[in-house]
Amino acid sequence: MPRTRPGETRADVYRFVRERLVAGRPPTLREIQAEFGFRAVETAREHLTGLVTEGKLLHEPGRSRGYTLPGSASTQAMKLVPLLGLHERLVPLLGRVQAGALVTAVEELEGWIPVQASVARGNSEDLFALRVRGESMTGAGILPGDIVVVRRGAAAVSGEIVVALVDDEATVKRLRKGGRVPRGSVELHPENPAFEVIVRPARAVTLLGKVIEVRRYLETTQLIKTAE
Amino acid sequence: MPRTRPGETRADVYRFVRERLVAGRPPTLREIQAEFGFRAVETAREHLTGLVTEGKLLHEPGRSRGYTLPGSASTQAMKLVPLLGLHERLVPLLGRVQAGALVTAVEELEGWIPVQASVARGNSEDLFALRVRGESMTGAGILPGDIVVVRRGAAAVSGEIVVALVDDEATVKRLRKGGRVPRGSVELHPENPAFEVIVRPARAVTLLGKVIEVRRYLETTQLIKTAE
DNA sequence: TTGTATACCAGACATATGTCTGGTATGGTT
DNA sequence: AACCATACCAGACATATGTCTGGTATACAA
Repeated sequence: MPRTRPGETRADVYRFVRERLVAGRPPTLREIQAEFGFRAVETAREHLTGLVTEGKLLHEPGRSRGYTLPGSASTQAMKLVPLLGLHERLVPLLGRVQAGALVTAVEELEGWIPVQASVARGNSEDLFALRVRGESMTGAGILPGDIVVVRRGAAAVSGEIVVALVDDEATVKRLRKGGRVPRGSVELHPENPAFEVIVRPARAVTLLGKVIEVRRYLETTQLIKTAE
Repeated sequence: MPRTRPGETRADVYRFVRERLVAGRPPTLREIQAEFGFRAVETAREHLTGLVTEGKLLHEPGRSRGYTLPGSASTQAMKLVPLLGLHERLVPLLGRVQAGALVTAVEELEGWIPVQASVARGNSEDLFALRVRGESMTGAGILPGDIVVVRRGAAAVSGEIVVALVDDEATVKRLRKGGRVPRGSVELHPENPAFEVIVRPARAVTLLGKVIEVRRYLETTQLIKTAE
């Protein structure tokens, strides 16, 4: 009978396998065997099948390293939203936003910013980040160098802070429309008396999205470079 | 010669492999072959070896699914905190900071904030987050409701923004010491003309740490409750 | 005591998977 | 034209890896 108590080793095996899976390197049966000093591969396999019946793992028979975490991206061939943490999504930090072709501007990728998953709810492909230039929004606590996370194409309400494309240039401003603003035009208000309100016909302004998060790093940090 | 241009297919292969690796499910050569419709396994392998020589992938010869991303956790048997992503650490958001006993104040836990791992370099246990109250730092772009991430006990240099304990109350201010400031005392400067500079003997002020990140959520977000 | 489920062991086996040898076709360069 | 590097193809091969059969020992329950 068991040299160890029922379930004891199993829990350790589970921890080990999960750790490896999260780290992106699924273990083989023989790796598990070696890790725990089993003299037989079968022991490792029995633990895994046990974990499968407990619902803690999924199994794709016959495939190498075929045990995965249920519900994780590895289960399905989910193309998007690769398994990062449970709590994070990466959104691209775009260095420069060009006229119209925001999609193609991805080539100007500076890096990736981790955003809380609950913030990125829904389609995280609709998010991107921008580094703020200029001091036009200091009154709203948005300083040069800050990073704003933007939900693309979000229906912006008057009074919200948006990223807008005006004269082929992306700018962060507070949107005003409707109300006192003449029909058919929009106003983009800076939060700094040294700057002037931009008034344009609505169709001369492309709203790229609205700012949902502002972030500032006071120490130099390393950008995340890879992680499509 | 190539049916496609040099490097074209290769870039796609790289994207695919990286996607799979990040998703925690390393592909086999034959899976890559199938994905791209290669008639020969060798084609897939050549692309991968090419990517290895380009430094974009690492390879462990002989092992199944033995291609990994350089520098990622999967390379080493890094003991990552399970269920966290490669890029994030969770730091506690403390609701209230009490005199002296910051450690015990963890009971006042509001939730957890994901912080970029490179920011939390070193011991991430030295980090905590606070929600800012009051408008004393609006000039530095820190508004009420903002969340500041603090490195505890960090040696703060004059001019940096710190969290200090004064009269049993935690406050966020810009630190001034040395220079014109009399020896043995420190000044805590607000960044708002409506507030006054706090001047105290150095030993009446406990520096809890320095602010390394400022964050603001413009939409309501759900706090992370458990940090597993 | 008897039985049963669990943990472990030993070895064989089939298939999944990486690796090798050798060859063809085409864009670009000299 | 001759040459070269790249992309691709075909098939064989060796190893890595999951699976199966059969067996032993111990805790726990009936």
